Formats: sequence, C-alpha cells, structure tokens
Amino acid sequence: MTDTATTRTLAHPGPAEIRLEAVLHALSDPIRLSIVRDLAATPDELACSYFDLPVTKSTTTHHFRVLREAGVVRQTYRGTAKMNGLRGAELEGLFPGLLDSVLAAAAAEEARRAGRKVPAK
Amino acid sequence: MTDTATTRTLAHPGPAEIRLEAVLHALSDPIRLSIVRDLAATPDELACSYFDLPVTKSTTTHHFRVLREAGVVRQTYRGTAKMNGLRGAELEGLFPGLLDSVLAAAAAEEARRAGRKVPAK
DNA sequence: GATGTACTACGGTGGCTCTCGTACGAACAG
DNA sequence: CTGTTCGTACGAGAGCCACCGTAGTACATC
Repeated sequence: MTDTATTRTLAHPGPAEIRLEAVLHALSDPIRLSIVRDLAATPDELACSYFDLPVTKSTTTHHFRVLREAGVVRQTYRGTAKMNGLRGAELEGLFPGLLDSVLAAAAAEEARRAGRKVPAK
Repeated sequence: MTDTATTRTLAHPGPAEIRLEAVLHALSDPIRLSIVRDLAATPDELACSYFDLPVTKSTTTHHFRVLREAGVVRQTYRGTAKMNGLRGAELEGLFPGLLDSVLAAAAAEEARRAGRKVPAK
C-alpha cells in the first residue's frame, strides 16, 4: 500500500533536458554500449532480463538507470518485466547522425579487434 | 642529470590502440569537449596556453593528457610551447563520421541552449 | 495466501577523476 | 647568469562511479 497511483511510470528527461555530455558518458561504458548496440539491433523493446551481462542484477539496474537518465533509452513496465527501447528518433532529432556513427564505430572497432585477434593455432 | 636524450617527444597511441570508449569518455567532459571544438575550428595547431579554461594549469595539463592518451589530439613541443592538433584524419579512418557528428551535436546543443535562454530582461 | 520472477533500494567498498597547490624542468630574453 | 614563461610531476583531497550483497516491492500464477 505504498500508494494508490503507484508510480508505474519512470521519469525520463524530455528532449530539452538531454545533454550531450551525459549521452557520451553513458555510451562510454562498455557494458552500456553493448546494451545500446543490442537495442539498436532489433525493432522490439527488450526486457532487462534479456541481456546477459557480466555483472549482477544490481549493477545492471544501475546501468539501465544511467542510460535512461541520460535520455538514451525509454523504459516502461510491462507486468513484472521492464522493457527497454532506444530513443532513436528523439536522439536523431537532437543530435543528427550521432547515434548511428557511434554504433558504426562500435561495429568497426569490434571488427578491427576480431581481425587483429591471434588467428593462432 | 635527468637524462641526455630527454624525451622531448610524447607518447601517442597508434591507430590500432585507439579505443572507442576512451574517445567517448574523453569527449564526455565539458572542458575537453570545448578544447576539441576549438581545435576543430581552426586548421592550425594551438598551444595549451591559447585556451582560456576555468581551471588551473595543472588541471589543463591533465585534460590534455586524457585527450592525447585517448588518441584524440596530437601534441608536439615547439620551444616552450606545446602545440595541440586534432587527429581528425586518423579518427575519421577509424570511426567515420563520429567526430563530425559529435562536433555538430555540440554546436546544436549550444544553439539550443542559447535559444532557450531567458530572453529575459 | 503462497511461491516465484523481475527488478529496485540501500548500504558499502575500491578505484578512478577532477580539482588544486606547490615545486620543479626546459626554453628563451635580457 | 637571471629572470620569465610555459608546461610537468607530485601529492592530496573531494566526489563520483562501477560493483557487489542483501533486503524488499510489484506482478503473475497457482
């Protein structure tokens, strides 16, 4: 009985509140970047539990919060699950091409890394 | 008796060492972002002392070091001055469009901020 | 109601970062 | 050589950040 109108809705920054530095900072963490890449790879919203991250749930929650507060993702409750969707259109409107080039850069770096990997044995 | 061949050259990461997350992190600080914007605004190299930053010299040195170690700028000594140049071409090769969209985003945000400012008075 | 799942909140820890002041080294002008 | 300018190194403090574990809330199902 915490509240009648239990705040099932989460606070998101409006487009005017989204700050570039916060977005860049959010994307500068490998775990968060991988989350964003996964979200960008599908048109669907993904539950937090979908992601297989090398950290505990607590830390996962933390990372999603950072992404949400930076304005990178939109989170909505759906039953017990919390669905995550990229705010691609809004970011595109604010910072045209930014998200795309970051995603492309991440893909490029991954390819580069894979290529340089010990072809070994 | 520090050394005969005093290391007048600074260590820079090669293109293969440049990591996306490090670049994003370097750009996610307002002071460093403003440095990068200034560097991008001119074809010339700029001395550290050119910049009028709201921090002390020690801190300025720190920020330039972060930018250099991330691979964003190239620093060379020129007499007593230390010249800074953006590694634009190399970054473009590694992460096409990234730097440009970040710079455009910074400009867009600045314009947005200026526009929303209290016309006041 | 009881159980299970999905996620959050809180408290805490170690590490990194931004910041500074002071002291020092390197180049240059007298 | 003396002094000045430009930048570095070192030490140090305050704050943030990523991480964890535990306890708790909200929803679904039985």
